Amino acid sequence: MSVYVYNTLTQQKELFEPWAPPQVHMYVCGVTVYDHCHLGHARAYAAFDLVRRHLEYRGYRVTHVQNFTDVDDKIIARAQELGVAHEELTRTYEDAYFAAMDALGVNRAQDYPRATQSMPQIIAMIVRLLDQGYAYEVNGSVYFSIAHYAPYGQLSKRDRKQMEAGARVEVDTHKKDPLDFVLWKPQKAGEPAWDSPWGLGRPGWHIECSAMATAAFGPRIDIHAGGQDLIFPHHENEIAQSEAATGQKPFAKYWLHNGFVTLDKQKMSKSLGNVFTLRELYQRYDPNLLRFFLLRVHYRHPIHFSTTQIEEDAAALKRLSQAAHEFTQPAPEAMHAEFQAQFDAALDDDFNSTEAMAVLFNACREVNKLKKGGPLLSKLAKQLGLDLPKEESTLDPRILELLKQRAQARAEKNFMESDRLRDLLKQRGVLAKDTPQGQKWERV
RNA sequence: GGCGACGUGGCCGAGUGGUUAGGCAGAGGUCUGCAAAACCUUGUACCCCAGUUCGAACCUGGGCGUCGCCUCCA
Repeated sequence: MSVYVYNTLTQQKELFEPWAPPQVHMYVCGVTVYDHCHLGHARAYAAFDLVRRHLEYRGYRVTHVQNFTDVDDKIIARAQELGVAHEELTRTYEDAYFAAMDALGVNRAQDYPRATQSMPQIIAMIVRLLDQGYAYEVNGSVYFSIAHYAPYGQLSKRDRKQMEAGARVEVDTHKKDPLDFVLWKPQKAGEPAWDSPWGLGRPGWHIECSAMATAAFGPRIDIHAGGQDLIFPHHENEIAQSEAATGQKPFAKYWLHNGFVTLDKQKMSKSLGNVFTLRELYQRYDPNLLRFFLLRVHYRHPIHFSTTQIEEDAAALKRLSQAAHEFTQPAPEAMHAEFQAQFDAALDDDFNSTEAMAVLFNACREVNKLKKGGPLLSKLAKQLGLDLPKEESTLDPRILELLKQRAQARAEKNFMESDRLRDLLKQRGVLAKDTPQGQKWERV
């Protein structure tokens, strides 16, 4: 009944105990809206969608807030390149984000704060950091001084000295320490800018999440989530800023990080150029199938993209769907309870969707044996946010006529004719199957 | 170099100190006019070397290999 979550901060699974149950405050780092989402984004948001679904299933009231980073170097560069206003560019990709994630079955967050709409909170936090001596200003830039924040490195388990030893040459000579990071950047010609006590400029990347998360939830949140690539420096910096500014810790009680999608063993990322956008993938694969593909692997482990794997998954998903719709009577109560309990236990254990799917397939075998229990399969799948789609009953009337003729031929034991019709149907994408319950069909 | 993750049967992929993961593919069988689907049976897996242990693929140490972060990145 208790949920255990792996916490990056402590590097172990912990009993999940939010600050004020049943309320759960969950902040998920969102996308920078300058391009279409790819499979890696889908992985992250499908994973944390499952986290949220399961916590809600367990009776928690989850408030999910997820930001859009809508001002940064890439956005500005892209907008200039395309000759459009940055607001127009970000709006386009926000819409694209929602379209892609809605299709994947990712539930929408309660709120999507944007950096450009959070300037007062961002500036207020920077002012606080300056007042308290955690930050310093140089020529319109404000930097966070990690020398003043002792626990720096707690999340990523980095030692400051080693980082400094390995640090690359810093071009920014205004910094007192190469590891200091920028809170506020002065405007360069042609860039969007906001007024601040340090002149026109815009916020650094890390500060926006700290400001928006604390604006939404106060100084201490329950869950903070994002990709493993955000552990350092982004989340490390968020912790430093937030705890320094609010004086309260921990900023987040549980830090959750998803693993990457890889392609040919390499991380799928824009900078490597080896990404598949969801837009492309949806033309070839049902988003529901892609969700299945993504949840097949535990969220913290890497998932290797391959089309052959997705096609194998399609076969597996079809098997579940067929059983779910073939045997519409409910499962015996004891069986239902048994599988449900195993399924829930799998998800309680750090959202182990892989294990949960194993339970689902075991249940499927039982359903096929007993010839009842289809609703159980649909119910468990739904808990993962998956549909077990039924073949559409809308068939071309001419195809229906052929099926009818074939059934007739079989009844008359005219097998030459029935086989001919089966071939004909196959050419038209319909597989005729003879079962003890009569002729059935499916699309191929 | 620092930190982190991983190395499981043909492929993918969970997990556990001694008992079946699961999926896909394969083989045999039941059913069927033949197929298909489904079901049953089947594979005796855990990178290498030491150590702890009555017992290790699972714990410890070492090695080899792969990947990620250390710069923007889900």
